[in-house]
Formats: sequence, structure tokens, C-alpha cells
Amino acid sequence: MSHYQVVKGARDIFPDEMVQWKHVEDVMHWLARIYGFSEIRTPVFEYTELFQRSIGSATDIVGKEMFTFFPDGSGRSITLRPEMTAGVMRAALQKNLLASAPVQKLYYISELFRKERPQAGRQRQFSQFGAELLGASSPAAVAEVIMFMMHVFDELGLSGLRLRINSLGSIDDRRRYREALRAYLAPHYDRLDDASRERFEKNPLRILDSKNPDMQEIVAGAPRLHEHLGDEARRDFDLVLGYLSGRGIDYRIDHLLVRGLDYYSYTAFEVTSTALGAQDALGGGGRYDSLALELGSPKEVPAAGFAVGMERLLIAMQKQGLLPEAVPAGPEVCIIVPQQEFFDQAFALAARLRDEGISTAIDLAGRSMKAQLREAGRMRAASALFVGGDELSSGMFPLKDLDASFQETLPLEGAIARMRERSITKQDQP
RNA sequence: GUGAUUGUAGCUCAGUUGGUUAGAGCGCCAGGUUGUGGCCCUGGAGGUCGGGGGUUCGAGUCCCCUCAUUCACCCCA
Repeated sequence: MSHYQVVKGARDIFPDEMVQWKHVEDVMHWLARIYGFSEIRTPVFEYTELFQRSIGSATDIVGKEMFTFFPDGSGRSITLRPEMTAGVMRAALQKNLLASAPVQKLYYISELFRKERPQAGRQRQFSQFGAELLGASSPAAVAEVIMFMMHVFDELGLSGLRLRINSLGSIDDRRRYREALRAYLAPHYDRLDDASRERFEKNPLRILDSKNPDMQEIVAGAPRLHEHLGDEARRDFDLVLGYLSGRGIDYRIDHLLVRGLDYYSYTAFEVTSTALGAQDALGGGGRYDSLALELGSPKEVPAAGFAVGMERLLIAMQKQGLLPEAVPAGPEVCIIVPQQEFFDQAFALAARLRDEGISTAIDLAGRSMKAQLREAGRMRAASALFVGGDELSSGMFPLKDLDASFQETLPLEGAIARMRERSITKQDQP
């Protein structure tokens, strides 16, 4: 064993587990196409100010969870991205994407970094699957984003999900409510915990979703956010909910749902899974019309998006037995070399088969024939082709079906044809 | 950042009140079968007992420190 270990909060994904990741990712790519979202990749780091401006400097993410560094003597601070939305919006604005087409539908599967204490379902490096719909934030646009996300869960077979949704109202609605909330909380100030006291000034709405029972008790009597919504926000929210109901999507309105990022307004939502532990949020998102302005855009860019935690998704699926068997696909054929003196000719034959488009394995460690066969079985090769002195001189090769344990001796062309048949019938199976 | 938890072979774990060369199952390798995998049998390799210090004639076992893990708080995906 090496002295070196993975960095705290990071982890390796080995080939067996990659099979399961690929399965999940395939569904995402496929449904993205169905919903008309195009894939985007942005750099893992951005200038630090981008996140401070977008996520909000009072949030926990910016306050204590970012990996920030100075790459050279320039003094320009850089941060490993703790979320995707800011980077995607930055990229879209920089390229002026909306000028070429007024609505952009983008999605990604990317790695993020947050300096937290790791626990079940929480890592320092993690991945999110997410989508950002830029240029529209109508009720239908918001509903489409939610439908896309829920469709992925549905397609993957997940159960035990709860979609919670709320409207934070317009910027003005929020400002009015913030004052009403402060007025309510002020007499209780000495009962607030430290975190809530800090939020009292900067962002009192965040006190609403505190999990501290004492805070919840105080909050229970607070004025309700939805009572402060303007007519426009109410109408907007009702339309979003109508679309969801029409699609048969179950949701629960949660007036305390606020979410931790500053840029959300109007609809915000979150999905939790009963298959998860304490970190049970599988995904979340909302509408963020004001983000572009924060980032210096001359005009507002209506937008909505969601993000889903890949690791949590995999955990939930694992718990519910929804993951495929963790076995990488084996080759179509293993070349068995009984006598090492013929290795070079067998090796050349392997190359020939690969040129034919047949996935071919051959032992590179000079092991015994028994070991080669054992290896072929272990990696679930479909066939074994014996290549020794007799075969090379006669041009007739024993080809063994490793599942059926059936063997026939064929000229090379015949063996190739048989292997092709075999891989076709295999693919036809579910 | 706070609080607990657990560190013995690649994996899952045993290891008596401190007592010789630290074990098992699985996995891996080889042989049984001199050109045929899986099952079976036999054998083998593989361990700084997380690390450092201390107590003791003697420490995997006791004490201290440290590192790492896991879970929870906080917060979020």
C-alpha cells in the first residue's frame, strides 16, 4: 500500500462502479435530447468574484466552503467552482449566446468542490447533473425544467421522492416580506441562535428553513411568505403548479422552503429522497432572473434551472436496488496461447481481429493456459480462440463458447463470422 | 468549525484477564489435469496490527498524542 491516500472528501470511481455511472449518465443524455437541452462544459475554476457576486457573500458556500487560491503573483483570486449556474451564466453572457438564439437550454454533468466535513452523501468533490434554461422563465419554462428533472428520476426508477416547492416572489415581494419578518423576529432576537442572528441582518429568510427546533418554534408564528406575494407572483406560481399537476407530478407546497443561494426568485424547489440519510436532498433549483444583472449584464436574463447530486442519486438507487450489476463489459473473444513461443503470431492475430471490429483480449503476462482461461471467464469473454502451433500451421482454430462450453474448430474467417453472430445475438438480449 | 465512531491481509472480520513464529473465510497465484475456465482437492504469496511515544520482563491488547475513517450537527447536491 502506498503512503498516499485520496484527498479527504474525494473518491475514486473504479471500472466496476463506472458501469453504474454510465447507466445513469446515458439516461440523462438521452432525456436531455428528448427535452432539447444541449450539453455544456465550463472550466472547473472561475475568478472568485463570480461566485461572490452570484451565490451571495453571506451564504455558507461563499463564506466558508470555497477552495480559493492565488495561482501566481498576480493576486487575482481563483476558486474551484462550488456550483455550476454562475459559470454557465458567465459563459453564456461572455459569448453573448442569447443574441444568436433568444432561448438557450443547456445541461451538464460536472464536478464541483466544497470544503465541508465529509459524511454520508456529502463530499468535497462531487458531481451534479443540472440544466439551465436561459432566456425564458415563464411558468411553462419553469415547469419544463422541473419536468425534465422528474422525468430523469422516473426513468431511473426512483421511488420515495418528495418534491417541495415554494414561491419566493419578486424582488419587491421579498423585500417587503424581509421587513415584515424582521419586525416579527425582532422581539425574539435574544432567543435566536448565533447563525440566525447573523442572518437577521443579512438574509432573514434563511432563518425560515433552520432545522434548529427552537428556531422552528419561533418561525411557526412568523408571517407567511405567500401572504406577501404580489398578484403577479401568485398568478405565476399557480400556473407553474397547474403545469405540474397536468403532468401528474406530485408536489407539496412548502412555505418555509427558501434555499441557500441568493439569486433565486419566484419559484424554488427541492427534491428529497427517503432512501438517503441526513443529507437527503437529491436535487433542487429555481428561477433566477436577476443573476445576469448581478454579473454585469446590461439587461435581465430570465432563467431557471436545477441541479441533481450524482453521488446521492447513485446512493439512493443503490439502496433501492436500481443499479445494474457492477461488471464491466467483457471482450467478445479471448485469445488463448497454449505455448508462449507462438505468442507473437497470436498477438498479430489479435490485432487482425481488432481491425475486424471484434473486441479482443490476449494475455500479456505470459501466464499458463489455465490462467488464461480463468481470466477469460472472469472478464466474461463470450468466446475463447485457441492459437497454438497446430492451429497456425493448419489454419484451423478451436473456438469455444464460454457460456455454453461448446467448441468447434473453424478456419479464421469462419471463426470471425461466428463471433459476429454471437455478439449480435447477445446485444439483442435485454 | 463542533461532537461521537472505527482503524488487524486486497475484501469482510476473529484475536481469551497483556504472554512464544498474529489467524479464518473470500479473493489472488501455482499445482492436481505435460493444450481447455467455472466445481472440487492440495499448496503458496500477501500484515510497519494506521503512525509516534509511554507503562511493562513482555503490548494487536493498557495510557497519551497524532493521522485517517465513518456518522451526525451546521449547511447543502
